[in-house]
Amino acid sequence: MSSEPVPPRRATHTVDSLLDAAVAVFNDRGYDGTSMEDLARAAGITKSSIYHHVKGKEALLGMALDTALAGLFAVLDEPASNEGPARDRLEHILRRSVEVLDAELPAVTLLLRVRGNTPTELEALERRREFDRRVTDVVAQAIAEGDLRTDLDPALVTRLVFGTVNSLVEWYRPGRGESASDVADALVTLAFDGLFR
Amino acid sequence: MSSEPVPPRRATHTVDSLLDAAVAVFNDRGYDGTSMEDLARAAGITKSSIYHHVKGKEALLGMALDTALAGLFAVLDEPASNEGPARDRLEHILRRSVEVLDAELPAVTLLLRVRGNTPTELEALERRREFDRRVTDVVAQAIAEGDLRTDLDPALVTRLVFGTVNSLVEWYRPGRGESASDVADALVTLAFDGLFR
DNA sequence: GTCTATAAATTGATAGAC
DNA sequence: GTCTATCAATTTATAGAC
Repeated sequence: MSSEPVPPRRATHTVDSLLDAAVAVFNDRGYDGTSMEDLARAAGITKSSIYHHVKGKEALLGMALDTALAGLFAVLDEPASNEGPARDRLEHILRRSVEVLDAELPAVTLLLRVRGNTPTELEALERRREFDRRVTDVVAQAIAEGDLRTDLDPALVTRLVFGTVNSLVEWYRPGRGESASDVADALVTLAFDGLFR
Repeated sequence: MSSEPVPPRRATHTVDSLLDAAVAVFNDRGYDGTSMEDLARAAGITKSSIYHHVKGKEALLGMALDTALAGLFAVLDEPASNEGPARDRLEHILRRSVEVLDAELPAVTLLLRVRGNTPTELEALERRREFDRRVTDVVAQAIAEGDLRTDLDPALVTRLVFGTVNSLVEWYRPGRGESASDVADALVTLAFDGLFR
């Protein structure tokens, strides 16, 4: 048997496990409201240990934003986002966006709260705008194909509908209350059919 | 004629004018991302001059959050929010909420981004929840009165619809693009009738 | 009502031992 | 991979002159 006493265990981390811990704190306190000391405490290690894994706080933010953006852009590259009636493509993009939000909630939440104070944030904001443009194109096509009401502006519709999707991060929690597909159903029903019965 | 040379003008402030400048910076850089030095620069005075007007940064935040919350709760106290069919009351609350958002955009934006790091923020979050509860009651009544589809949960509907309203702060700018009433029309149409024609 | 000067605490980051 | 020790810069806040 081992005669060594168990050393006073400190947490040990990989870049990924550290990132998970960091993103959770970022979302709890806000990115700017989080100090390296906050991150160290949450990770169970010291500040200097964090620098062994990453360059600094902004690098952690950048990795999380990349995860979120990659998930969202992957949706736009799926066949169902590019084939068939634009109305169906829009519904697909909506449902899959909710799924990405569900699967990558911490990263997506962070993405949606970015203010643009640093180069990392500015780049993320630009990629978000690109996502919006591509969705707006689909909405415009759906209107052109005669499947959506014509009295609404495509850009405005996109902003309102994705405003609804994005607002999910304020209250939706995986495994608590409604499932992601319940939420997606309600959202799609509301968007296409409205509240009237 | 005056023989006095024009003195090197520093900006002079009242609490209100300082608050306006501060809220603008808070929204640009985020509350936590804003230092007293940032506020001083934006106001055209020094840090220490700010302390002549207010206790500190958090006091400025508190005043702005009060403005936003007062505007929203005032809507709930209006006669049209309390008389007639719940469906009409809901539409009134929706339209007036957009108007409050338009009239007090900087303060409302700040309110919607609060994270809960300080007592001031926690109190604001609690008052927001109270607002949500009161709106949810109206939605539930509208469903009970048979004016809205019954296959959606009132709390979920409230979250989705007010998620849409709240998302306006991310892009709506008074005097640029659509007017507030254009936006309110589109939002109400979308919420009640959906995208289908 | 604003300023300069300064204090006290916090923050992001690095060096180097184990 | 984590630690202690340390630093330079920033940040909130106060004292007191004009």
